[in-house]
Amino acid sequence: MIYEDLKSNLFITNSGSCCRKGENEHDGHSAYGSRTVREPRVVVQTTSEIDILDDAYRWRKYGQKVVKGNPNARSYYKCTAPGCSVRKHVERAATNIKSQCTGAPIRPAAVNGYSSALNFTNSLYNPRLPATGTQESSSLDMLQGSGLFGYTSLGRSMGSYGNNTQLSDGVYIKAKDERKDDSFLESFLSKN
DNA sequence: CGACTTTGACCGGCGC
DNA sequence: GCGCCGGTCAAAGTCG
Repeated sequence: MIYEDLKSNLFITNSGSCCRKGENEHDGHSAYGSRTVREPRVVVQTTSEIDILDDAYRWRKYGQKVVKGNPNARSYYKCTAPGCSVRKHVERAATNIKSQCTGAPIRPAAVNGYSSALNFTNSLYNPRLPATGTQESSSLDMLQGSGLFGYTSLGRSMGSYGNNTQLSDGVYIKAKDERKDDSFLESFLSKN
């Protein structure tokens, strides 16, 4: 059961990762020399077997990298939905080498910019956007029904952001300790 | 043929 | 200044 796997093995990190300071690189598209982007983005760490679950968005893989501390490659995805510039990183938890793929349903609308991030708890699994075709949107219902992430408490959990705040059933919200994320998280907290 | 994945190269940031 | 590292680009390949 995929959903059981998710329930027990899924990690989500909300991270504005790396680099770019100041300039607003909307859509992250840029010429050489300014590739790194600092935007709120989703980082998913999981041990489950499916890399991209149905989240009603289409994700295009634009890179893969082996990072230190994790023998498993991290994959980089962009949302390909119209007007959606969200990116997410998906990595297998280092503790589960056997899984070839990882997965987590992330809703770009929920993280598409800081202001939108404030809606994180509300929109993360709510909207039924046009399905991505072959994938089964029913998974969303199941995830919602299972209360997988305990969204009502997500804001608080992120606000408290001890790294690896455990919500329930092995679900973690990790905040990468990056200085500028603090403001993000704090603003997140203050509005929740 | 369009959308997607793979993969090597490139870049900026950071620590030493 | 240099090297390492993470993140991204883009060409080539794959698939439906």
